[in-house]
Amino acid sequence: MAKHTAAKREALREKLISIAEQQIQAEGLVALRARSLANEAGCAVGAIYNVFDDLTGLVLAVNGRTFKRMGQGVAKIMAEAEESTPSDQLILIAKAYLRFAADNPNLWRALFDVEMSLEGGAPAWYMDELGKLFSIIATPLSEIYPEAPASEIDLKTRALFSSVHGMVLLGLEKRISGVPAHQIEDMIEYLLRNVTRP
Amino acid sequence: MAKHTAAKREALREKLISIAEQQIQAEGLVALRARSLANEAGCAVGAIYNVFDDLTGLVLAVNGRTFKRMGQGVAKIMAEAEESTPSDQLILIAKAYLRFAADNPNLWRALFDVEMSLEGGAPAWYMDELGKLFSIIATPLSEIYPEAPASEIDLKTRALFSSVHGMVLLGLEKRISGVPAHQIEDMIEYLLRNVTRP
DNA sequence: TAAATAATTGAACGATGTTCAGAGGATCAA
DNA sequence: TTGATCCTCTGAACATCGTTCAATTATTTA
Repeated sequence: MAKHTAAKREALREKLISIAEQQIQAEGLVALRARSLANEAGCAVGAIYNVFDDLTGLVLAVNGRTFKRMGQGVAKIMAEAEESTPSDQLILIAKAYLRFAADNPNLWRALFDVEMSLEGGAPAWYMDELGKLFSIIATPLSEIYPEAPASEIDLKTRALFSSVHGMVLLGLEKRISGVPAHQIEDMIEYLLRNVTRP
Repeated sequence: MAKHTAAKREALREKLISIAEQQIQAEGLVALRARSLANEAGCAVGAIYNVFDDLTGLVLAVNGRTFKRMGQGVAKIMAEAEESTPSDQLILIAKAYLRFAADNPNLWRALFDVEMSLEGGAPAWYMDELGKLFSIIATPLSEIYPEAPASEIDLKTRALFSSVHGMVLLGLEKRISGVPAHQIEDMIEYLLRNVTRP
């Protein structure tokens, strides 16, 4: 059994990710504490740093799971909406994004709130996941603008994603301009319906 | 001179706000430190808490200045654009918002990043300033939709503001999907031109 | 089994925001 | 002016934070 340590290492890693995930979901990213993590995981604080570079690394691992779940949710919606018009598809994607954010507010916020101050910027798989999301949006957009070059589709994709993100972000933000979820849906519907209108 | 202490108090208050403003502008909200603040202001750390409840209170004061400057910038643009079409007005407002955010990235981010965890939510003047911004947007929107009830104008206003905010936010975010400023302008133009098209 | 390698521990370190008893200055009635 | 009263200022102290690291314990390898 030459892999005992590696297996234990992986087990601790997964355990820490799950605990951190629960904690972020329940109390938000700012409530994540190294000591309470170690406590719940049944290890010493130092053990965390044998598995992750720092707490940011742990949060990034949690975000990886979150991204995956979100991608699945959006992809599922798209699979069900193959027959819809491109415009309706865009609206369904956006509403799926809203639903995920509304159902997992703290985990969703952690996707964007994590400190990635290191010179490298976001890790590669971060950009990959974002790229997947973008390409899901780009597909119906290409149908709406069949003659547009790729660069233009890319610009419109970014515009629409960022817009929906903004509506979800501020719409869910209770302290600033929070509104009921159905109103956010109406806002999404209004915006996308009119932008993509022929 | 019965007002000596009150004047000194006010002077320290303004001094701290200015230093904090510089610090946030230069290094970002996260770089704000009580001890370095006291050092630069020539007072003890404790003196800060005689003038502000906590550092969040100080940041809110800085944000007050930022909000005012931003409002002036947007209002000025609107004054120059009285003859433009409502659609052009909306685009000009959005571009003014983008310009301010691009010129003052750290101060602009502080408007939204400040922790307002207290039960009360955002202070009243916060909502007031946001309301002013909203009403500037609502004016051309009411021209575009002359028959729409106020509630619908309000919803569209929120939708457009949030959308532009999202494009500016993610567009300026170097680490995630940062793009050149002129591309953000193109995104704004695309979105608003098409949404408001008759 | 012995040596080498790796993981685990938890006290210690250097920051952080915030507090508070004591010191000092301002204010005002007498 | 003087004394009493208030308020402010000071900076060491406190609680907490993420992170480190020498020492200990466990595992792997020869």
